[in-house]
Amino acid sequence: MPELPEVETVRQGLQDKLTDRIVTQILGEGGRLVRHNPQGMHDLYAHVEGNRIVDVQRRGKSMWLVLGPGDIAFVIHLGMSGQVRVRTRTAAELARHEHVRFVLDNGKKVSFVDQRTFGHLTVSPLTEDESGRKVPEQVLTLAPDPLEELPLSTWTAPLRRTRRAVKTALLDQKLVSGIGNIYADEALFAAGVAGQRPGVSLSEAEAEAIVGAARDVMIAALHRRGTSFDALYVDTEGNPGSFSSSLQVYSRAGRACPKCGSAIRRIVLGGRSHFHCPSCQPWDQPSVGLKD
DNA sequence: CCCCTCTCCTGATCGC
DNA sequence: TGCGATCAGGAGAGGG
Repeated sequence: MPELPEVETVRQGLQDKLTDRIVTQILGEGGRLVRHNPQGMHDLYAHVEGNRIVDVQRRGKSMWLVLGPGDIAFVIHLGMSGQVRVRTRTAAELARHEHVRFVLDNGKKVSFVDQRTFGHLTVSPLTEDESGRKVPEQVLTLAPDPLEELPLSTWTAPLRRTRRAVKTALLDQKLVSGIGNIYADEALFAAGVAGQRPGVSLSEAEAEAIVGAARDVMIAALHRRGTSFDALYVDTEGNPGSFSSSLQVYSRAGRACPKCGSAIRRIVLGGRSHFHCPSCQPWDQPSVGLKD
């Protein structure tokens, strides 16, 4: 599933293949992928067609093409199953689940493919965030991601302020961006912290361990070009990532914990699967009736 | 403001 | 073999 390492893998492919190219033609109606544009596909045609791609940037799980002369961004969010494929040979007709295609001035085609259509494509003006970085307006709601070079307190402070389970808080893109269900569980396991712990119960050292572990595991996953469980996540050339074989707990219920050998357990937390080692990530469940 | 639940969508998988 | 039910999950909407 596309979380930060998978999105960054795609971003690097796009930066390599799209920078300095001009979008000469757009094919397709966009379907649900363009639902957030006030004027639907019209926005895309007006702002993208005929324009040069100056750069490709990312924050968290959102990435964007900076369009010349530099004040408009084409934002890409892959959702659950989005893919961006860059190819030379394509059929005239859009493939199944291919919703939009850009034709570039060098003849290459950029396909936006999304089976479940949880992703979206949006045109958004670039504006300055708190730190002075130019980001699309819609990205202003995202917290920085752990690969940005900022003080750890950028992420530990909000995590330690919420009463929600830290696992759930890690998935909140307004607190820390880029982390999804896989890397949240992997980071909590690496840090040895139970996901059920309320954010406010964490010490600064524990919160720093979690954020540091999230950064480490996402960098390791990036080196392996991401995690692919099925054909839903592939890079711009259609190749899967290989990090799934390095996962320690995610999707491994019943298997042995790599640290202690206990059986890994799956519970539901905040409506999502949470995989963890009950002995390496101990949690004293509060007695009923004693909260507050 | 905070936090929880529901919802969107498709395809894989499971039980009968 | 087939069919319906269930599950997966990013993120916004709506409600308490």
